[in-house]
Parts: sequence; structure tokens; C-alpha cells
Amino acid sequence: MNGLGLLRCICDDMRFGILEQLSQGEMTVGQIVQKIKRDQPLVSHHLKTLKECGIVSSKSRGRHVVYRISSERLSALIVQIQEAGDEINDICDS
Amino acid sequence: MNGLGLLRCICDDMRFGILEQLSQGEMTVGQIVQKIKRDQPLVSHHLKTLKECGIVSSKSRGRHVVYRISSERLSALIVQIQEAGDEINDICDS
DNA sequence: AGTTTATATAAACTATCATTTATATGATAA
DNA sequence: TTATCATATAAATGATAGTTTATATAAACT
Repeated sequence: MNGLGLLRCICDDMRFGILEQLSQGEMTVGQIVQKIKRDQPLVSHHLKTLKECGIVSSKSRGRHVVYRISSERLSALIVQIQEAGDEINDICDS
Repeated sequence: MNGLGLLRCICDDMRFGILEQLSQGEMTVGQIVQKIKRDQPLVSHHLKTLKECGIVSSKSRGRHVVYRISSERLSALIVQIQEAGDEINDICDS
């Protein structure tokens, strides 16, 4: 998986929504489901994709599974990418 | 089209390849075709996509059509995104 | 005007990927 | 140990988007 592939992974609407949530701190699958209001299997599926890209990691806590962004560096990068998105919006409006 | 949509547009392998070429200066379709060694209709198709996103613009010069990245700001942003991709590679290797 | 060159468009095909639905796993609590 | 809760997986479906092939347009040259 190359850098572009990983960016593509991040740039999906739903996965980006999940990452926005996780950028505020670790969360269980159920909490993410509640927040973004999508079906649980779909959320799990996208979490798997994010995990395969190495963007998130998970640990079990009781019967819950807690996900988090796998590194501070990556977390900062996601913010940057989000800002790039906003900046493109700016550019296109002007 | 939102910021994420535009990022997704940039993050396609082939479109990114085209943008890498154009980041060195404006080029005709034929020149791009030669450089990236893909079929002309395919290149034109992706150029159209990039144009619809507002990422590139074009002008006619004789029977040639010259494409360029539509703003300096956007050009700089593409470099940043490329660097983000490289950085993700780093993170995943480590 | 007719031919060549450069680019664009359109239709058909293919692949990829998101989503849904149904079911399985695995942990806890009763 | 059975029932329940949280999450994961798998199969089927549907949508999106890349690619190919064929053809159209438009400019320049003869």
C-alpha cells in the first residue's frame, strides 16, 4: 500500500467521518455507530479497511472493542488533510 | 463538490501522475500522453475530471490544448498532499 | 476541399468499492 | 449453560468510476 492509496483510504466520506470522531479520542464501535448514525456492520467494515491501512488500531475491553488513531503523527496528518480539503473549498469558491 | 471530494480526485494514481507532470509547468495533452505512457482518450478523460474539479484549466493553442494547474496555491497544495502520502509511507514502514 | 494531426466524446465493458442483509463469534451476566 | 449484548464476517447487491474501443470534432496544412 502506497501513500496515495492510504490518502485515498482517508478521503472516503464515511471513513473520514470516523476519523473525525476518533481524532477526539478513542471510542468503541457502538459509540461511533451512534455518532455517525450508520449501520454497525458498515462501520465495522470501514474500521477494518482503516485498520488494514494502519491508520487505526484496536483493543478489546470486555465485550467492547475500542478503536483509536494509531499514532499522534498520523492524527496530525489527518488534520492537515482536512485543512487541505477546506482550502480547496476556498479556492473553488473564489 | 466538497474538499474531500476534491482530495479524492487528486488521490487517483493516474490523475496524480498527470498533476506531477503539470506541476513542472503547462503541457499539451500529447506531451502528457508521452510522459505517462497511457492511451490518449484515457488521459483526456482524466483531464476532464480534473477540470471539472477546478484543479486544472486549459487553453487552445493551434490544434493543441495546453493544460496547467489552475492556481499556484493549488499547486503548492498538491505538493503538500504528496508529502503527506510519503509521510504515511514512513509511518507504516516504522 | 480534402487530408492529416490533436484532442474530445460516447458507448460498452470491467473492476472496484460501498451498502445491505443475514449470520457468526465471543464475552458477559443471569 | 443459556440468553443477551457488542462486534465481526460473509454473501449478495448496487453504485461508482476506470479503461478500452470506436468515432467525432476542430484546426492546420496541401
